[in-house]
Amino acid sequence: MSLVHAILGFLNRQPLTGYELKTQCFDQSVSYFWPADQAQIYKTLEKMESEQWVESQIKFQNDRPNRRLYCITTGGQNELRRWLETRQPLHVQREPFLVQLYFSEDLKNNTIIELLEHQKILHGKQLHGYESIGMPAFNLHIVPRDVFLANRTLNLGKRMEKAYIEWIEETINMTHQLPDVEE
Amino acid sequence: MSLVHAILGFLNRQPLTGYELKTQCFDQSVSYFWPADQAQIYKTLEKMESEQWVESQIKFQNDRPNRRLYCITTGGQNELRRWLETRQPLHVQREPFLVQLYFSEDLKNNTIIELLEHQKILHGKQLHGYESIGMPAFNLHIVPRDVFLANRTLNLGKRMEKAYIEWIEETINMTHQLPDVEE
DNA sequence: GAGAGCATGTAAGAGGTTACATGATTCC
DNA sequence: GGAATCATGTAACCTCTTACATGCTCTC
Repeated sequence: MSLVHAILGFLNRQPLTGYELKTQCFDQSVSYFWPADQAQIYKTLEKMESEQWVESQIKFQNDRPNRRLYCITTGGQNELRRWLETRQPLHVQREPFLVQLYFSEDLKNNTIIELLEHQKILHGKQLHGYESIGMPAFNLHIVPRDVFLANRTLNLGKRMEKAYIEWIEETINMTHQLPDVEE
Repeated sequence: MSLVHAILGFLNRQPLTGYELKTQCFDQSVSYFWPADQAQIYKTLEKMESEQWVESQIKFQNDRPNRRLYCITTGGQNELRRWLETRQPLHVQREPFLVQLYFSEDLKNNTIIELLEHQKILHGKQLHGYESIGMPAFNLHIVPRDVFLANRTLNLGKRMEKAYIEWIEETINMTHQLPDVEE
């Protein structure tokens, strides 16, 4: 399960609380290929502690709620390493918009085009979001490994969005040429 | 929920049993953007019947198990139409391989490359599977709408796989040039 | 005074996966 | 004799989402 291993990956860099994992780790970096819900992070941390991959201690605070700080254990590091070296099978992807399009034969061309235009806007926003993440150009021979890898994951996100948008545009053009349904 | 609407889409063309939906509809056409599990199809059909979107009757057979044939109702047709005309939000996509890559900074270059090569094989097979689905060239002005739409969904699948594979190749090349971790 | 930030947690439910059970027939 | 096909269904389980609850502090 990737959530477990993403958490292990973050905790392998430094001890963190559930709150920090949510707001500073997941939401800021991996959310576009592995979004994580707050409730699930807390639940998963509990499960991971029972498996002894992490340990937690409470940091008391007077003016704010106490924090429960999680550290990775050696067991957790071994598990992370094992998983990182394991070949991943293809992940099942689902795309509701394609379900919609596939069954849209009775919709009018303009309705189909309007739905395609809407998807184009959404994917455009997504792409724009990726492009606004400042990733400076780097020299391959001196770039830190983690920066390189973060850059590569973001690059895939951008490519997929661009390919999707191109496909939408092509599909819109083709739909314009399609004989319409009768009223 | 797209499974419900995919089933409505199929039943809108003709009455079908759960078994036929699984083996002749989902597995043969939409599985690459909406795979459906047998157990879930049966569960969902039950739920859809309680919502009165479909009706079922049992067809008795002597030599084989009886069949429960489902028909779409007018309520089901209205729901399908409503959904088909509704703008879909972006669907959350998760990609375990990117989680893996993102945290692979301590792996040796060769290990990372080996994992990338494996993904390339998997995506190559996927692409090959799409390409082996015979979709003849068609004339936009006379093509049946359902054929056009099926063709377009498949086209997106191919594009995404091609873009993914290109990204893998580029990433492999770059990783070759990356200074390695120390042993 | 309202709302945002800090921080953890619970509860309920939706959706999907895996595995198993039945039992006749057909094919190798 | 063993496996595949036909056909439906149940049960347990996993993952993820949504909504809610607490209560203090700081800022506008």
